[in-house]
Amino acid sequence: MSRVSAVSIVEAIASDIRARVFSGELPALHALTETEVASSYDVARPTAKAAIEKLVAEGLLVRGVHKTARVADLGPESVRDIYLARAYLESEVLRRLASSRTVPDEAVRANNDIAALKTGAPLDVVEPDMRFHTSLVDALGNQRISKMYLSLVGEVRLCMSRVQSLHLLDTTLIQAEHQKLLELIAAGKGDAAAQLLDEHLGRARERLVATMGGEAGPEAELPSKLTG
Amino acid sequence: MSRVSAVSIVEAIASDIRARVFSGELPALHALTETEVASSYDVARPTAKAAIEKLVAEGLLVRGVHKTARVADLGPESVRDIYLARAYLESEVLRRLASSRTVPDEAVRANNDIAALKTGAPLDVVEPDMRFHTSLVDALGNQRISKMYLSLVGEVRLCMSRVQSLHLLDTTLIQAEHQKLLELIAAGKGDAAAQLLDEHLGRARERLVATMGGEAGPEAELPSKLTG
DNA sequence: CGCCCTACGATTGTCTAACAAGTACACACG
DNA sequence: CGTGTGTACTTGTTAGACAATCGTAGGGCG
Repeated sequence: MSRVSAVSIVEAIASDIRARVFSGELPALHALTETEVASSYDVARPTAKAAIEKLVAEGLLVRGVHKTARVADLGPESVRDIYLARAYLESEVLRRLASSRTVPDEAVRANNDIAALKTGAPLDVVEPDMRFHTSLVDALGNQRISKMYLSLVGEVRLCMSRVQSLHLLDTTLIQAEHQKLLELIAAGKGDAAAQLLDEHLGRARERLVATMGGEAGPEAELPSKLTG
Repeated sequence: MSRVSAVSIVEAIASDIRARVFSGELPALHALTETEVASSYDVARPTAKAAIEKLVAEGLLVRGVHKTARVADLGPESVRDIYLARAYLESEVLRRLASSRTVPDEAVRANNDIAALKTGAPLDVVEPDMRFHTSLVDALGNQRISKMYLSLVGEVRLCMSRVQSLHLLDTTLIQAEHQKLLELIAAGKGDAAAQLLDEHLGRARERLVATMGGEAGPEAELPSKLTG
């Protein structure tokens, strides 16, 4: 029994479950019974039901009619869908930022944080990496686009929680490509930035797919040239 | 008392309310009390509550804690946010379609339906217009992008329900621009298509803003040249 | 011995009833 | 006239209950 209470009991429970899913405590396909959730948080069943339905709406949990809610199991095809959606959104974001030569401070800061990482823990790069990409999207100043991207980020984090030993890409490479992206934006080269982003996300996508048991596409390979 | 029952009572009620909002039967800021909804559909209050919360999650209704849910009131700034979001999404969609020279059949059909419209009712153009744009997005084959665009379409329809006498743009102009967009896609000219779309949506956006009492931006003006 | 059908347990969908808590508005008081 | 209080309305949450449905295990039949 965990006593939580912030603004709304439902919201608090949903938050807690969300955190437990992201941390990997609740693995994919783990069943979440309404009664079970209700008793573990010491609330009534309708309250637990509301929290579960909120998470289902977010896409973190899945459930059919009359069936127990389960932690979403994102297969390789979902990973591709998510990363392609990211690419679609961010490509256009980069073009717009480039046309106004807007380089968000927060993005620079996030990438510096990646550069400062010397720890071997590969999981530590996820947070500043997400912050880098999110800050670019947020720089557009469009509420709805930011919200959409946020939901994608949630699903990406869900994917990440599945692959524990992710040593997919070298931190140095990530940081270098981010840097290059910012330079292209500053130079007003939107097309080039969009293309580099496609490679950047495509590589991460196919490597992630490969570690999840899917078949990696050709984008998984490192680029032959990486002119900084 | 309206008896409805399809797959789920909650879903059925939510659908009905959604339709009533879109039709304009429920105007902006109209209050929807849980008890009121419950009695009018002859269901229990928790059921009505669930339906209302579903619509709140969709953005059709808004409500604060302990306050009655109301039909969302989209002001000029929201309209700009929505239409800019559309432009961000669709610009990139056009580029991708152009790079593979993919012209969706459904888009062609939808635009033909617009051309066939000779009725004076300006509201009839909304449905095929939405279908045109939606079919372009769906042609990408990305579940998440399609879902995001769907929620934007819902908000656009909500805006439309507010302006009854919308005679914002000439049907012929809309149809001609759509035609030009398809031609640019077929020619692989993604940049040009994206730019034309920006003008197309920008004009609709600022005219809509103007009719809602906001101050129209310069995009409201007709283009000086429209080479078909 | 294997397959299909049935029956049971578990779980969700929905309802009734009720109390607590918060908001908003009106009225009275200073 | 401004402020404070109180009351009515609404929402948040709980409890218990029943029907509908799904999954599974077991028994009957070929």
